[in-house]
Amino acid sequence: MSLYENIKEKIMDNLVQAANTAKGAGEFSFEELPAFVLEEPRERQHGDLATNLAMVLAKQAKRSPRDIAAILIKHIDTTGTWIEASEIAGAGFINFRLSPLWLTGVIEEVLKAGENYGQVDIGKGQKIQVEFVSANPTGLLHMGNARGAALGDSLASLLTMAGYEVSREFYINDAGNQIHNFALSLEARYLQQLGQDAAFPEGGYHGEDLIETVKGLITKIGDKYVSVEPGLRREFLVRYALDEKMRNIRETLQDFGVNYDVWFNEQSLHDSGAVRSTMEELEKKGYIYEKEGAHWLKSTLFGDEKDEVVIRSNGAPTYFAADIAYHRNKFERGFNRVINIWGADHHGHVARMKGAMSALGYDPDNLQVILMQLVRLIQNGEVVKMSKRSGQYITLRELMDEVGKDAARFFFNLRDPDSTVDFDMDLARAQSSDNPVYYVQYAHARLCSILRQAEEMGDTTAPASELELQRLESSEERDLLKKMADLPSEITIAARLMEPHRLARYVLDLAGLFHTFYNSQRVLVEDEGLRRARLSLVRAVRQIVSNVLGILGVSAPERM
RNA sequence: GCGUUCGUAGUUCAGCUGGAUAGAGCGUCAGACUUCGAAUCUGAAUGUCGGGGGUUCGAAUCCCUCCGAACGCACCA
Repeated sequence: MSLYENIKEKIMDNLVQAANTAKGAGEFSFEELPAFVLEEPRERQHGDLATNLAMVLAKQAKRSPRDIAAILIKHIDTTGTWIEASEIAGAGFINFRLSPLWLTGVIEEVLKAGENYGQVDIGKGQKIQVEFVSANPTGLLHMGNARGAALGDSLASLLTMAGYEVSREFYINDAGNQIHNFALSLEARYLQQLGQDAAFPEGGYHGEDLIETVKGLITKIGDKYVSVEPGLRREFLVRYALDEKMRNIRETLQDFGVNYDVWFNEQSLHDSGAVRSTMEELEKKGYIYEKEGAHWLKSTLFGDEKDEVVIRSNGAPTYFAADIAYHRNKFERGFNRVINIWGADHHGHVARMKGAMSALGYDPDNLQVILMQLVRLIQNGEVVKMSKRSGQYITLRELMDEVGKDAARFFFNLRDPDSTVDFDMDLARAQSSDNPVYYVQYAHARLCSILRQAEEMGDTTAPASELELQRLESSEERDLLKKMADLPSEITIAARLMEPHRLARYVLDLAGLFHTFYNSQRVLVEDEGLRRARLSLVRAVRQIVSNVLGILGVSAPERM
């Protein structure tokens, strides 16, 4: 537990103690201590920490919050808490002012922990899987996938920082109807490129990339497959194209800073019989019935709006059936929690997937789905409908080429997944130098620059002493130190809420506080002790900026 | 029609389990480089938190209702 978290916990404990003491002394009574908070007030004048304990006790104690506050203050043991002053304010808040001396400990804490600063252990080594992107291998990655990739990867890093054992996974939909469609589209393109008369299938994939794939293939094998039996021809084309598409997807994601632990094939679930055995399991439990020749899952028993088909009347399993088998497989692999990142257009799928897990005897709460609102593409001030089938979309590759990996990842992680993002490529291109990511990266480069110059001046890297660190007493320095002390709590909250965007906000704030400090105080001053103290501060800030950018998958440049 | 998510400054967006006077970036206006990086900083202006009702000592946050938007409601995935 971090220094700051320790202090807060100690004060919380002492507050509980104080309430119990008062109760014992008969000064007021309560059955059970209600939940209360100890937090940093927004207004600086309200001190460093404030609690609402007196207010939440008021009802049970049948006394006014301010009276209760006065009694509590009387009983609070402040030893070891750094509390310097306590006062009653407003409706009955108790505000604490801490001695600023505790802050200097933060620097030592950061420098000691290094790249591990910010690590907390709410995960306690639990195994979590984060499945994200899982784009259909029938085309290139687009903006929506980019958002999913930025969110999923950063969430995985965040959870790792919070003490979970995390596995990143990509589910490859390489089976089913869409693959059949894909095959027909490829076949048509192949024949067309060779001058044959071939009709493009209804609902086929119109993307230009498909034509490129076929052209590439033709330079290798020519018209060899024109005269081959269609079934074999399609199988060959699909295998070739899927292989190429998946290689492209892997490389693109890797360039976007995303590295998966597992690439999972849907086809393997069919091959291994997992889909069939899962359906049999559900049938044995009585959750499957037949109607109009198809097999249905009674998902309404688990809160779904309607029952769902799992086996079509033609005997083929639906995508849903395979997905149930897939999620069962995840739990069988021993994950305590499984997180999926889905586009908001899949929200109808959530209830039935959780329902299916309940039916199989798993706790549906261990399957958590983060729904990400869609990314809308704006062109010439109008919304452009993106779709793989229409072939009209901006690819992740184009996005990286135009605005860069760092700007793109920061852009997406600055937003709550629940908010719809309008993305205007022209605007993004024009404003890319205004992207907030550069504000943070600039802070990092500036921090590095100071350290470089200190080194050139022959400044030793000797750490500042406790006494020297206590000379960091300007309000700019203290604000900065407090923010630095806050990182472990931020990680805890962000991990609990599964919201990496909180860290993007955090590091923006931190960078801002640093820039303010930089403009008001000089680091490389004559006074050796003070210089050592400020250099230690600079080193610590640099470490934190680097750590947080790391979680967000954004690089921390030493110069720019 | 039913369901999910959303509606906060001119604009793009933050705002954990309800807390005190709702915050940033961009834009606008006024300032700061012979000194560690001006991709920076300082200051100013800007709001019926979509409307209405309710719960509460206290609501942008929870509940109801209305309005508006996006997305779902296939033997597609």
